[in-house]
Amino acid sequence: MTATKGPLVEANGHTLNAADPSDDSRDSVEFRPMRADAARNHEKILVAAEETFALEGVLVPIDTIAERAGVGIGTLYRHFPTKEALYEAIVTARLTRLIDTARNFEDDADAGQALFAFLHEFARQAAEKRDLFEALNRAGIDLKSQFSDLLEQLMRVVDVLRERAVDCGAIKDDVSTGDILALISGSCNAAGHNGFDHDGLQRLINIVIAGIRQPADR
Amino acid sequence: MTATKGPLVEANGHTLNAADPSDDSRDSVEFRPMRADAARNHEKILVAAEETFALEGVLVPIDTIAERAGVGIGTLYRHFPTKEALYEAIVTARLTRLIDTARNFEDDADAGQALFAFLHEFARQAAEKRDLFEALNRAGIDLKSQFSDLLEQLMRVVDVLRERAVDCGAIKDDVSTGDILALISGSCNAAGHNGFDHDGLQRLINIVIAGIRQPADR
DNA sequence: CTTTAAGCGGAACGTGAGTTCCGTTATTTC
DNA sequence: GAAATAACGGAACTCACGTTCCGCTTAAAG
Repeated sequence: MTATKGPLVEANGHTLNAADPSDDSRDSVEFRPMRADAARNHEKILVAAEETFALEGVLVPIDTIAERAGVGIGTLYRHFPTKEALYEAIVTARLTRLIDTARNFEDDADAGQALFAFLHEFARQAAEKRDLFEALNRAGIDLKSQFSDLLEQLMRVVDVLRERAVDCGAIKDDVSTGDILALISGSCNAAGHNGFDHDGLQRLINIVIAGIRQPADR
Repeated sequence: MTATKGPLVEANGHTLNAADPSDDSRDSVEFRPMRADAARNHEKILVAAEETFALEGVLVPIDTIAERAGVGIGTLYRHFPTKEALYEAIVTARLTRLIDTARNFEDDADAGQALFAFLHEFARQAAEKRDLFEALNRAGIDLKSQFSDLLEQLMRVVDVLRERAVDCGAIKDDVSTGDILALISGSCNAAGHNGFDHDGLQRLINIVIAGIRQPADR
């Protein structure tokens, strides 16, 4: 469930192999299967990082993750060259999942309900992995550049949901996708830092939805 | 305008004076007027901290503030024993101002408009001092304990605005003050980190307001 | 079983930020 | 003006965290 990456990992993930540049005419790059313990550790690190980042946020010391994974710091760095690389792996998986979620709503008959259901699901995912999405909006690392591709994809697919909802008269036409995403992620963050439980967050989302809804009559 | 604290500051702000405990029968504590240069520097530090925190956020190195104030680090620490103390001084002033703002809306004839106007003003103040209010919701220092008094005051006065708005039928009765504050501060944060300008933020606030409004007919 | 090297662990290093210390400077007092 | 001392400035210390290095361990190949 939590394994977002395939369980089988190839070697040379990032290791600067001391391959001499003379005989590289073989077949571009040569892949050797990872050693058993290495593959095991790779997975343990990913799992630990996912849990730890979700619970503690980006600011958590890397040692905490290594400890949780039951490996040494050196081992962690053998698998991920920097803390940021590990963080990126986790957040990329999360963003990808979120985008997939949005795509699954694209074909719903009721475009309004599709958008609203997605927003609730967005909040649910963000609340679960709270500190990661909290980090997604701010904190230290500049996400704009690091995840620009995925964020753009997210924007685009949510924009589809929004447009369809506008077309069927479910929501106002003067609300941008950026507005919606800002409000939802802002709600998640605020909820996370103010001790809101799951129901509390969904209540905030409902208020936002009420705010973008097309008034009944008109 | 930016001087929130009074310009005249007494000595012994925090300095651990080596007063012998034998002759303290005088008049509790003795205050000596601050030396002229000290008072000047105290003010310069406050001004610099206010500007720097507003612009860069809590995470800014303390040296930056000292530099901006044109004083040495040692001088800064003579006036404020820790970075947190300085930060607290600034945020306390900001929170106090915000609470005052809310109080000024308590007697408005139109309770609905009073609440909405306050929310816009809240957002305006938060956006101006962006990183401080961003910090107010998260980041490092635990505000819950540090500013619990002021936050409680804020809650209470906003709750008055809310109740009055409910009573006059302007907003729904199932929205809590915590919900409202979470949504507004969440919007400010999201706006701050997504390049929203002033109008963009006020647009978000309007969506939130629409979300808590009592539907027209009903 | 032996050999080989991939992989492991964690001590040690580098950096950046908060804080302290103390010799120097400037204000106040007499 | 000189003495006394409050205040200044910034070098240096501390501590936390990311990262590197290297001797040891262990999986894999023959």
